[in-house]
Amino acid sequence: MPKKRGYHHGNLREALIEAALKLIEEKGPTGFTLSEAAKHAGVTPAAVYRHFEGREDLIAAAAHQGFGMFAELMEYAYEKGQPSALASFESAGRAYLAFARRHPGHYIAMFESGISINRTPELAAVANRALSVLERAAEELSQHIPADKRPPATMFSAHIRALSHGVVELFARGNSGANCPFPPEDLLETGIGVYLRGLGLIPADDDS
Amino acid sequence: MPKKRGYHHGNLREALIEAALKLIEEKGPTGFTLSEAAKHAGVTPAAVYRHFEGREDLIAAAAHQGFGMFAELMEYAYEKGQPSALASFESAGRAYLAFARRHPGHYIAMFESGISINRTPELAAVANRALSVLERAAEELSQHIPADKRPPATMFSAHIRALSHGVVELFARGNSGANCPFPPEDLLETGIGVYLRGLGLIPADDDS
DNA sequence: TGTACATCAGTGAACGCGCGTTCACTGATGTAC
DNA sequence: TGTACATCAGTGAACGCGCGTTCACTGATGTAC
Repeated sequence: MPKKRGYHHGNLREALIEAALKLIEEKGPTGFTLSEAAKHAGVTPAAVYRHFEGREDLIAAAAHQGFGMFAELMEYAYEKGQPSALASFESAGRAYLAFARRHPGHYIAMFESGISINRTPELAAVANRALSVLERAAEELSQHIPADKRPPATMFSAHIRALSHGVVELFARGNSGANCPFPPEDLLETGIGVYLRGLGLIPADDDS
Repeated sequence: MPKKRGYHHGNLREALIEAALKLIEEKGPTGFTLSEAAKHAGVTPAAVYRHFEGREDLIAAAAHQGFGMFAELMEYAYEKGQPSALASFESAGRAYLAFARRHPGHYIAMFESGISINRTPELAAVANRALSVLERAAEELSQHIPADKRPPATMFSAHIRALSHGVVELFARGNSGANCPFPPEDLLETGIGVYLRGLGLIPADDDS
């Protein structure tokens, strides 16, 4: 508790974001309502308007926070892999899924809530910061591919993003039923592995 | 017009599904309401209950129809590629994206509306029929991989599904902003290409 | 061909509900003297 | 240390709205004779 609580909540803004995340996580972006978030924070719906412009603004704030965390996680993962371009890239890919798994509410707010990434310049900036890590790693990695058969770095960063997102949506959520017998982490790991082998960045007989 | 229209609509069930699809396509699964769908079909909300149990049932019907079409498309694509396992597989992958692009309402109802694939046995059956095409193609294709380094067919069918779904969600929708400079078709095509190369199913210097 | 009747797809009024948002207000907090 | 006062985070009542769903009904359709 950073501040005391009483008639004045003390930390309502954070509490509301937390409540929103919990609701989103439990019931999907559809299940989230301003009123219910207020109730979870122990506060009248009207109080929300002291801190946010409205319902959408609250979701955007959650997404903003999520992108911030995401960016840091990605950057950390990238650094951890350095100076090896390959290790950085793989590490970033793994971090993507790890984030989605650890912070499903944030992930949904960021990518499935319907709010635009370009809603505000600040949101766009932090989102870009997060996604550009993967781009940078791809860029670096693509230096190791012979120039004549090298695909644009944006393209294969896009491939990895798509694969990661697809794994998250289809296999890392409970709703799908027992659709797939593999843990999503393995699925992504092997998928990226095959992909990098296809680019000639991993020797074909390397088993790791 | 298969039947006449008047006091009795004649084809309300279909009209409601169509209205639902249009609304879903335009405003996302959240934006869809039973009442609005009824209005689009030129009918009182109460009339919906002659044909569906309720809101969810209507969405499920749309998804059901979608899976039927999807299954046929996938099967057709598969056949078209035969007897080459590789051609069948690639064709099915392409069909996946083509379906999502051509029938966004159906796609959303099927994969993003929150209704469970196991809602009814019939829905599960048709969904399974659609998805098993890719599985079968993967199975067949995996015969061409040396047994000792062959990944389970379910796994690489899952990879392709994830990649396809990710491309659809991230890059084949308007909402993302100008996030990616490549047409989604190219993105998926090249992605699958690299992946298959990684499996050793396409020679490394094949440019196609 | 015409009449009587069963069927059933649609109406329209009504319901209770929770939503997002507004407003004048109140009472806790922090500061100046 | 104590009092007066400005600030402002929260209240709670109210609003209009569209929602999903129900119900008794009505009127078009198709069939039997």
